[in-house]
Amino acid sequence: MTSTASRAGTKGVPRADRQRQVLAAATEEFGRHGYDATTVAAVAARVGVTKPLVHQYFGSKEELFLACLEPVGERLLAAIRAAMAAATAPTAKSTPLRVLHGLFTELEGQREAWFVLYADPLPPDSEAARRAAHYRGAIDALAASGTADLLRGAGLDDPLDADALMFAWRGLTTALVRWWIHHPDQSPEAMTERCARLFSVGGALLTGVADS
Amino acid sequence: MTSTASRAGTKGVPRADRQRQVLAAATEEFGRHGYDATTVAAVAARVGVTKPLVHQYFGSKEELFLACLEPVGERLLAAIRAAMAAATAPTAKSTPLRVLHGLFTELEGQREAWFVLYADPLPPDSEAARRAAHYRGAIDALAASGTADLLRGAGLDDPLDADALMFAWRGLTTALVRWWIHHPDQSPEAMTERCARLFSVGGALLTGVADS
DNA sequence: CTCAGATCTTACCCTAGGGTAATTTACCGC
DNA sequence: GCGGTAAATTACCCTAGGGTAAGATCTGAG
Repeated sequence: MTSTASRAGTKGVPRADRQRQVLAAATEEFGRHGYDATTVAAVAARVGVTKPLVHQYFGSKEELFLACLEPVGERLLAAIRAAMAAATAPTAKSTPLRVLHGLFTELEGQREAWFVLYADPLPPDSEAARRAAHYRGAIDALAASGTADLLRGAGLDDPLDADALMFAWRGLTTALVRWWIHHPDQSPEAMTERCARLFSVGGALLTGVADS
Repeated sequence: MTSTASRAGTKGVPRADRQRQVLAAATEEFGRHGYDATTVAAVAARVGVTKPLVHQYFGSKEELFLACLEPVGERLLAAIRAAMAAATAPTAKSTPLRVLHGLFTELEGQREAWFVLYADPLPPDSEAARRAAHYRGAIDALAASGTADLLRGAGLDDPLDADALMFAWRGLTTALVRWWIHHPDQSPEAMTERCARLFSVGGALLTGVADS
């Protein structure tokens, strides 16, 4: 920005700091554009640095992606677990809303991070693909436990129904996060409230007229 | 397949036929892997042909994509319009379910086509990006008219709510199509019935416990 | 002041993939 | 049989982008 093309040599930024900067930039780029469309040079440019430095600090593009994925996966997984574990607590909110609130809170400051988990297509048979599948699977498993309970309670026991409902829930969540990214001014709390409003209306829509 | 590497020269397949084959293959590839990750050579190989032929018949990769996008966009748009126009008819199904049924029916035989519309990221400032945005916008407008009505009926008039609900509906639809692709044996009718089941359960979930 | 080590860049290599030119083969009407 | 045309291929060019090697600049300790 300030200097168009700085000469070689150190800029006084310690390695750990630079790594944090690069990681943040890469997470945003991967989340926004996906794996393929993200270039290492673009990530580097974002923090005012050039490509080789990124490689020196993180290795290959895939390793850089993994370095982004790992913390994001852990944090989101933990947030969802916490929200679901609080099920019996004397909370006013339903489990789905608690989960969403947990996600919004955890994602605030780096909303694109959600899409790092779903940054398709990843190089096939790669460690990146395996780790991403791992985190997606773990999150899906949590969601599936919720949907399965729900369906059983309603007298449905088709496992395909449970699986489809899980897909639907994930799609809904993803869509809400995407909308949120388009509206940066919205706080996590405002989002949660909006979701509560929409749920009650949308639920009525779906329930009311679904029969036969 | 039969001949590992056929010599040059015609194979007796007329241009129009080959074009249909290539178009079908390309639609599937673009839908499955997205624009970037789809290679012209892979599309060509799928119909037992080589890259230059595809370029001769369709021009650039972007033009090939457009040739896929255009009919898909028109067909899906028409299907949704038809489903929404039938609103006042003496049908048992609700509008959302009718729309889904229309989509499933239209997509049967080429389910990945839905994702051609959302094959991000497209080359920026390209005709492809403009046309895709056009169809997405048209579909969103239809959805938005539905959600806006719905919210007004419920006493909510925040335009942001309507927009978010539209996002949610699109995400839901996309997720259901994705699940369907994972389960090729499911007929469009079976899908519609499944959605009806899930809607009544899911709706109850969302409505019941959303308050404050 | 000088040397050592950390930071950062320039210059380069290599492959994948979009795109084109020229050529080869098959078919069809005469 | 014999052009002429349509259908395909082989062989090539070119760029974008991942990745590396080597050198340049700064900073801090002694």
